[in-house]
Amino acid sequence: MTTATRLSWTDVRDHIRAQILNRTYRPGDKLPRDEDIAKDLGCARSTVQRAMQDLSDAGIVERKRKGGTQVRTDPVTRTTLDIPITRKEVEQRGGIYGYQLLSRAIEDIAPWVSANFALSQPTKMLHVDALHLADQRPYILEDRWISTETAPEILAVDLAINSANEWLVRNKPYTRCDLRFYAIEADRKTASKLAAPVGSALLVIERSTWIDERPITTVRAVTKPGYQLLTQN
Amino acid sequence: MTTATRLSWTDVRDHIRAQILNRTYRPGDKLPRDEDIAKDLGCARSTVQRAMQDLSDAGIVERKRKGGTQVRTDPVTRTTLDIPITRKEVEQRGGIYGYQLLSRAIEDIAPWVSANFALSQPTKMLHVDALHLADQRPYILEDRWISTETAPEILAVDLAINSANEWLVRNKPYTRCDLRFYAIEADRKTASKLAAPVGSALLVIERSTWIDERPITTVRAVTKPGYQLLTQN
DNA sequence: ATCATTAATATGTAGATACATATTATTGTC
DNA sequence: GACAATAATATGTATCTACATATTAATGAT
Repeated sequence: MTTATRLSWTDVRDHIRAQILNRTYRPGDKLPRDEDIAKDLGCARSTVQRAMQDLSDAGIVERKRKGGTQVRTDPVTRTTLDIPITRKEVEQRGGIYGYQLLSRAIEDIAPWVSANFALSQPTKMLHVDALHLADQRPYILEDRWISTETAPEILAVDLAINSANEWLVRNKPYTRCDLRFYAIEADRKTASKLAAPVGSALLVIERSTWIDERPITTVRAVTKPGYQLLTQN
Repeated sequence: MTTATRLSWTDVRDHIRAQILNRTYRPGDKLPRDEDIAKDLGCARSTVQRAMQDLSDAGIVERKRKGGTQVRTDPVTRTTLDIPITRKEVEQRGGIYGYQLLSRAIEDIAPWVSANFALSQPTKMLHVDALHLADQRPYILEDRWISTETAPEILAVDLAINSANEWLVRNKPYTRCDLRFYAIEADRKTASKLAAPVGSALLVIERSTWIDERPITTVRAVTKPGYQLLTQN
């Protein structure tokens, strides 16, 4: 009657999750201590700990020292989102990637940039406007600002050939990244750059990165009409 | 000269990440084996393993048995997204939450529903149209379909009082969740329900959940104009 | 009763050891 | 040389032990 192999932490996790699914434990309920669960299932406490850690990361349970483990009362939908380099994204969909530099200048930062970086002082940054193409057609329009203080090397890069997107992601790993999604109506300028009708609804992905509290770059990526962002799973 | 406390796995992770940041190890480079790193830093292999696991989860390195650990050549922007219950979201912003059931009927599923669930057969599901309000004003319009096979209990719930959103999240934990984000132009019907101008750009959050390959619900949440979705961090 | 101090307790973390597993490298056979 | 069998190896997992840490509960002084 004993199981052939011993329990893995994923088995334990699935077992506990199943108990939550089948309402043995309901939102708000307190789970037994790790040690008791371990004894029940016949495994080590560290195995239960590993399982619980995963459930906690997934937002299914909440753990507190001394307080024990509790099924979350207000479960959230928690997912992982991967945003690849645009070139990779296009290629993965079987398209031919293209890139076009539209403008490049050192300018006083726009209000949305200082808002994203929480900067109070007016500052100059490298402002890059570029277009990513899929199969010769506009795919993503990026309005990017790069801190020349944090990433001075970018000034030596020929952005007509290498996209800032790619260079930064390869050469400037970040320690913090904020994302923001929303929809805009294409104004005349944006519409013409993206070859989209004026007024069409466009998904915007705004991303800001820091390295230890020092801003690296912030980008407003305006996607072509019909663009969808998916989680994988 | 020795450190007062011993190294924690987060220290190890930060140390290795710092080496990647300062280009000691570049994208594509192979890192030493866990054991050597452990010896170097003066900690146990399990500590290095824990750190590496985290870096691997974060998409910074790639690990392969026998193959060793490698800095990812094509780093992705990977973040965690939390989507709370709408009521919680409104309340957290200091607003007063309201809810309105617009319609409720058992109907043949719409094409986008069968697409989301990858169903080939025409099926009937519970179709619920509802409006979430913040401070008396339209906030999110949800067009939801619920499988009465997987969640028959929903038929007994008075959806005029309790939102399906809330009931499901509390009573039907899922094992799989797919998300999809895109922008739409408000058509006349949508615009009037959301009290938004016709043609305004709206962010749509589409979410489908399963319990072990059996569809639970899919929802098209159309947000009010100006809505933004953020990652926390 | 109030508040600070102390003890108890459940989770968190580190270390050591042993074995599992996947993948690469090597060896051997034809 | 081609291909299968085998060995070597780096990560993955499980267990036990010991101690750290945060938080609650109990205790004691005022």
